[in-house]
Amino acid sequence: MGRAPCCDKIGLKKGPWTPEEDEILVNYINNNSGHGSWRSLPKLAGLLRCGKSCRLRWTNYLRPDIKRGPFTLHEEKLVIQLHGILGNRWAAISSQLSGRTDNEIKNLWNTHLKKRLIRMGFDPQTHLPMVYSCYQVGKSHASSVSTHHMAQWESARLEAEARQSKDSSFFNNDPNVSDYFLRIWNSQVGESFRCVRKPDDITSPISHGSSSNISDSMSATTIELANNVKEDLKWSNSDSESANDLENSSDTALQFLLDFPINNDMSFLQESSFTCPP
DNA sequence: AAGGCTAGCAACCGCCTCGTC
DNA sequence: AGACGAGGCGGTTGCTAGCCT
Repeated sequence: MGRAPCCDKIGLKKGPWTPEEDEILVNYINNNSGHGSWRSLPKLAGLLRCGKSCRLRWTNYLRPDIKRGPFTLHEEKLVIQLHGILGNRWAAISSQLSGRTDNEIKNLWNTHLKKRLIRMGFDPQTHLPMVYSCYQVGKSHASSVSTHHMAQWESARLEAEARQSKDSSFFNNDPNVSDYFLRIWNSQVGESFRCVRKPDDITSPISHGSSSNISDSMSATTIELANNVKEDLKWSNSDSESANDLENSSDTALQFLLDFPINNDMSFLQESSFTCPP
């Protein structure tokens, strides 16, 4: 038994939207102070489209607050940094780039940024040098990609907390807070991670048992993993014949992931300056 | 000029989560 | 508690424009 279709597809139009269809959709939403139920919208608006298609067209193209045009260097940098923390969670990433849709960012990543990282010798999933990334697969306690991102996220948070504690401004919501990471942590992106922790127990290990994919991917050792990412790297590098080189490149990757507010130099991502590691 | 190839992007598909009953 | 529907999300597909031979 197959899954029931989201809508009756008989007689519905597919493919690119025409300007007339766009106009009908925009007018309907404007005249009704919102889209209401997406499922019933096509019939009410007089469109031969399914509700999903209407929603997608609106959110990805017709919404008035959408920013068109090429991505700026700053936006590309932000996408890479956030991807390093969040992985392929495009919606969460797009929430940090005003006017950019998840679809747009996903396309940017798949067509540009992923290839650049690969050419630079970085694994686009883990953001670590390819050599280290391959090594991780073979390790007995190798974590899943999502767990790895969680570990990086947690590690970055802990480091940010440490930085903030020096200024005695722990976890404040001041928009002028100096630490860039904590601003993200206090934003919608951080919210998706905080939700898997007990809200009244900031310092406790990450809670278990939630039904979400995120929490499913988090083993009991996740927090330890997060606290020991650097030590883990050094441990793995100690087995390598080119330990020094590997350690340096791994530290560079970590620096890129964890200290991105400090190092604003994106020149290494420019097409002309690629140098693949041997 | 024409055909093939590739990159970029819009749109679709199916799964997942959440809210409601 | 579980079934169901709606919306959201990420992966994938397919069309098109531009480039190359």
